[in-house]
Amino acid sequence: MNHWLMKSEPDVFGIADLKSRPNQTEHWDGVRNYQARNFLRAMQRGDEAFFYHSSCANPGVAGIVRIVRSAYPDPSAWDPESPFHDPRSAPEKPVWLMVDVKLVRELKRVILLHELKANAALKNMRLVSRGSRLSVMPVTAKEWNAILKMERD
DNA sequence: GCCAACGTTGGC
DNA sequence: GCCAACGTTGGC
Repeated sequence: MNHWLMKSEPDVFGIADLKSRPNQTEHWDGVRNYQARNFLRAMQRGDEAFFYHSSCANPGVAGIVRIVRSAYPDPSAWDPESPFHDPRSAPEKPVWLMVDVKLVRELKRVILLHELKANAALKNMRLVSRGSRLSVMPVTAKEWNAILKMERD
C-alpha cells in the first residue's frame, strides 16, 4: 500500500466537509497540474492519504482518508460553469482525473506545518521542501509513521 | 528549444 | 495583502 498527501483549502473543502458527506466519501476533483494528476493515476484502491489543510490560519495535516475508487475522468473539466473548466479536456478525451476518498479518521489534533518542518525525520519530505506547490504527492512509509508518531506525542 | 512574461499557490 | 517559488504559455 502506498501513502499520499492531498491538499485542500478548508474554507472550500475541509475535513469537516468530508465528514458530513454521505458515507463520508467524496470525489477529489479540480486537480489541474500534470504531476499531481500522475500521482492520482498511480493511486490504488486501499491506499491511504493525509488530508492536508492549506491556505488557512493553521495549515497542517488534519486527517486520514482512504482511496476508495482509483483514478477516473474529472467531469468538472468539461463543465463550462465549473471553476475547474478546461477546454482541453472532453468526455471522449479526458485530460484530468480524480479519485474518490473516504474519511478514515480525523487526527486527534492538526499536525501543523511548522511542526512538520521542525521534525528532522521529515527533512526530505516533499511537503516541507522549498516552494512545494504540489497538491497531491507521495509520502514514504517512514514519513507517514513519523507524522502519526507526532500525533501521539 | 529557449526563455521572458504571466498566472497560481500558499505561507506568512 | 504581500510576495517568493513554481508551472505554463507563447513568441521567436
